Amino acid sequence: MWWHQHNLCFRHPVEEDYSSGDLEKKVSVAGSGTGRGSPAVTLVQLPSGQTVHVRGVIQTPQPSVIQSPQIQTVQVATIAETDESAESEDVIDSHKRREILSRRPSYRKILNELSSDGPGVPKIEEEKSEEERTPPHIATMAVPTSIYQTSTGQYIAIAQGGTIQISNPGSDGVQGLQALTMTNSGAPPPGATIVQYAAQSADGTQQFFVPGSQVVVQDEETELAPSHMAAATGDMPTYQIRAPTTALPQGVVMAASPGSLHSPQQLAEEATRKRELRLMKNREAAKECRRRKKEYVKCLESRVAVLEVQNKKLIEELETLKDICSPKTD
DNA sequence: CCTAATTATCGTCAGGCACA
DNA sequence: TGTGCCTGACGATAATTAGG
Repeated sequence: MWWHQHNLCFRHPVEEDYSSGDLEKKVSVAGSGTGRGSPAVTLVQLPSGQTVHVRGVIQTPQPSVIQSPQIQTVQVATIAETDESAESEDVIDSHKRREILSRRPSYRKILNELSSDGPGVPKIEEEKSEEERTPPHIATMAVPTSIYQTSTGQYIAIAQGGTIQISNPGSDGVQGLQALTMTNSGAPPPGATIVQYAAQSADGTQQFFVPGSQVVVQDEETELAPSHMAAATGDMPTYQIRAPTTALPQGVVMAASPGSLHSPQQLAEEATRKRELRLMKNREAAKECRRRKKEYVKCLESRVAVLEVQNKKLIEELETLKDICSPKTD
């Protein structure tokens, strides 16, 4: 349940975590007991039977998810529009819309700004969440030193001794495990296990990098197998361990240096490689962006749910004050 | 059960923005 | 100014849902 992860997206009197979907429609205030003078803790009963502790009702203005005045107002309006005003989208010129939307700050920026308001607001980190990093079925593997996930969803575990295990997420547990041993890996220096992965490229190969600046290339077309190839054969995909001339940074493709390119064909190949690299990076960026957007929207939804609770309490308190200030006289 | 409609997900492109 | 990153938009495809 995402509530478990995102209930602290903003600073708010709600201090108990709750796990219920569609809260904005289901939250109700079942308890009362608003205290005057001291911030009393009020129990808010959720339809699921869970309770939420709301401390006080009248408080200092809450730091809103919508912070900087204009830009983010547009943002919420955009989100709210998506369901109900599809017609208006047809009316709006796409270029104008693009201009408006392009001025929106990034989700990470918005949430990180929020995080500066209080310690309860988590920042959106670059790294993946815990559950993404450690898939359940990997736990059955033989104590790997490092586990990585490729952009295609495969899990790669570098075990002690240089054994690389590859797990397909679609398969059950060890069934999807593929193991290969680096013949020339040697013992990596402690703490230096770095794997860089790459998406499947257009030529059907999948690459990732292992310690020692070596490159493991998955080849689905069973292309040439060098002498240092260390992969399995048969139905399983083959892997090659190649030694690039230089330690590549985040670059993925072992491209020849521009100076060594001569023929137009080589230039075209280089351009193709660059394009593939760019597409791969953008693919990953888009995934990450969508993940952040989901997180951001969930924070907004939880904000709505909490504000609804707060609004109900304020209405209740207003009614109470009305009764006190204007008692009925018979 | 089948089919159409709706929703979700993904890859790609384009444009803005920050930074060296 | 070039480069890389971020993100909205768009189209394609898969998955899910509703209706007959």
